[in-house]
Amino acid sequence: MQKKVLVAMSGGVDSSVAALLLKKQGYEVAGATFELFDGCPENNTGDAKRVCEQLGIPHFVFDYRERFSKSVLDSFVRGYQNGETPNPCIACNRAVKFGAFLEDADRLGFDCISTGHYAGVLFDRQSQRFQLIRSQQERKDQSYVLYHLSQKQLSRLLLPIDCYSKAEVREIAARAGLPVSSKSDSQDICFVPDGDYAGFIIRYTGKLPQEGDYLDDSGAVVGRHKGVLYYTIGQRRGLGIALGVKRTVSRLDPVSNTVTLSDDSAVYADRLFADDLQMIDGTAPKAPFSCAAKIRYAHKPAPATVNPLGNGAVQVQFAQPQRAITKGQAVVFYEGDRVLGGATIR
RNA sequence: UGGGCUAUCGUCAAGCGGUAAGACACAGCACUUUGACUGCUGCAUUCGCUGGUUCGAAUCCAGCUAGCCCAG
Repeated sequence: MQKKVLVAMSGGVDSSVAALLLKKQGYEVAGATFELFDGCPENNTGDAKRVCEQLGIPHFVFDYRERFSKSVLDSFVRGYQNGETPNPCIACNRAVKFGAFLEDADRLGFDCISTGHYAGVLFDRQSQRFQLIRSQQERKDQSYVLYHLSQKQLSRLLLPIDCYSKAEVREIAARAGLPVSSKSDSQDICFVPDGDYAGFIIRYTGKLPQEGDYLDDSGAVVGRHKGVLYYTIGQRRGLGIALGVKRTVSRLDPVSNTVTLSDDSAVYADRLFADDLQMIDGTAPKAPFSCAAKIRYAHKPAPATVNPLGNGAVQVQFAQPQRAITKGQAVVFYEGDRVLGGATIR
């Protein structure tokens, strides 16, 4: 009997090709597109629908607005207001793609789900565990945003595009005549298509940001900032202040409503604390372990030791100082090409 | 009100008679399934104003205007 797969289709090239490949591989495939927020770009749903028509597979639209709002938008906004820099894509993956969507796929009788992520899933016979593997396409690797996947989720997940490069994926789409083959793959936060996330937060909360003081290392006031939510640790551009030398945001304090500007060297640290630890193999580590840790999406994993502190908290000690460790971002642990797990930086 | 000093891009700032450095800020693009980082490009036909000297002035001279300092 054919396995039934429901593909999360954003209307982009990657997920479209995922559906195409699975169909070629003999699965019984259907596509699903999510409605995540009001004013969702209609053309994405339309594109996904057209691709499904062309592939001759059913297409569903799921309304996840409430879930998205509660689990992604709220925490995104709250994070920024607290001087943190959340990663909404990870929150969305956890709550929507591998949460609500997987449940709905279950309910509809699908055996598996699939997405257009560049990463790999393997089953290791020896440990009887599923493994999450870094993409073979190093430049496109998205395993970072999947570190939270559980054994159960991995057991149901198919990631068919990982053996192809982006160029090959586009070529496959073009050869199949998919209408999305040349769609741009650069995206900002999906719910902030113009990139103005601060403007989004203002609209969402209905509150204007509070201007405040820029401080130097000694705590002296050197200027005015537009509001803490406009800044993130390590930021150098867009500060709107001319001090004669380039300055870097080194501290955000939402309580005193101050932003501290320092020399770039001040923003390097060799240690971080994180919580909400998620391990791919599903077991909580009891002893410290070595790994390569990645502190943001585009960070090169750096050698580190992870010390479990209990209750899902960890301390990560790097061999070398890392630039701009930022609260709200995820730290993800790798051993070679394998993702061990990750946590949220505090 | 006398005396002195200073006026060059949004900010700081080179320039000292030969046809406007640089830094910071800013903008655009690239990169990117988060924010950042990073890279590239752009950014004073004009030097407070008005005249004068000169082949030629931001650079010299005069007047005016503004700011600062000292004296009162």
